[in-house]
Amino acid sequence: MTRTSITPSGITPSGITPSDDAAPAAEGRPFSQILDRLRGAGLRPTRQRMALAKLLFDGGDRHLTAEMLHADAQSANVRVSLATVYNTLHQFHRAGLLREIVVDSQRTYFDTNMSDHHHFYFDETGELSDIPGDQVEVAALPPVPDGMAVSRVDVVVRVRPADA
Amino acid sequence: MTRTSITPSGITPSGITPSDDAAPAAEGRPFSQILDRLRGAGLRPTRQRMALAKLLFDGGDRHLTAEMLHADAQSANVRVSLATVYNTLHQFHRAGLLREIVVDSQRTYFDTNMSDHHHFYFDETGELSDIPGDQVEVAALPPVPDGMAVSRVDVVVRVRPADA
DNA sequence: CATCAGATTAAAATAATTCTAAACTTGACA
DNA sequence: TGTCAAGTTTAGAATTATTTTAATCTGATG
Ligand SMILES: [Mn+2]
Ligand SMILES: [Mn+2]
Ligand SMILES: [Zn+2]
Ligand SMILES: [Zn+2]
Repeated sequence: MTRTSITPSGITPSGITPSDDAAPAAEGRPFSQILDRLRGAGLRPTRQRMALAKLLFDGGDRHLTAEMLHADAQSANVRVSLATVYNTLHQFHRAGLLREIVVDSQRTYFDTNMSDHHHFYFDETGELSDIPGDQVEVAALPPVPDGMAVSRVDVVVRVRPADA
Repeated sequence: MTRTSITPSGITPSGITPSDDAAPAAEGRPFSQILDRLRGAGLRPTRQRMALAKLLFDGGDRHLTAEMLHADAQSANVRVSLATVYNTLHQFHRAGLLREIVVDSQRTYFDTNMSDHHHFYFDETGELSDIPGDQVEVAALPPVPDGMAVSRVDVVVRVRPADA
């Protein structure tokens, strides 16, 4: 067994953080940031991508499914088809703006928090909460199979209501 | 942050191990073991449950989906409907004979290895391989949210073909 | 402004899984 | 050993999340 301490989540985004500037995330933010993010990712800033990016990145760290984001959009009077929401989430993911989290074999969650971190998963409610990367230590790992490279180490702490 | 070292996989089976006796797993095994396992789990030993249990537990540790087990059954000339395979897998799971692993949000894997352990996941092929529990150390964990109890800690090491 | 590659979308298709309801089995027990 | 209720199996329909299709738009560029 090798004592290599492997960092969770191999690929890190290009140093971009959701709200990188002074003021705390407010409502009517300038579009320029989001615009730059999309451009930086090589994605055309279309009406729906801009709106979805705003919903995704303007309000701190979020864990959500396509359906959730779609509902969010409707509430915000943003007209986007569910297909576009799926497309956009996958594009953002490929572009390194979102993480995909596997905790439930029935739905796919996306995470706007791109920093190294892990998760608590509340089985009952289907909610996720972050565990900062420095609060978990995957100390030892066996040698990775030959010819393979670790793309990521995911730690999921499944919790449920404590009972008697 | 609490320094509680939490053991992965909370609930452990009743000390039963797949091949608990001397001889290495062979083909034409006595049914008695399987029969006892089902009885012990409070499940009626029906023809299909016996056959599926044999396929599942007679050949060492396995990670499989319902479709895979169904295919296995067909190959072995065991006639079982896919619905029964699903039912059986869930029943075995509830009875503590199988583990459910979440690594792919599109299919559900079941694991015949009930010991404390973690997994390598080969994204390309969808294959899983075990990492013995004592070869991973989840050293530190933040305090579990109030009123919650850890039901399990899953570590998934995602690997892919090493490239240039 | 014309052009067109790329984007959006309604609707159909797919895939994994669950449900339904009818037709069997199993395990008592007389 | 025959009977029967409870538990099981199954074909097929239904459900759900997601992807695909193909037609229609729209953003960028000259
Ligand atoms: Mn995906
Ligand atoms: Mn299940
Ligand atoms: Zn997260
Ligand atoms: Zn395993």
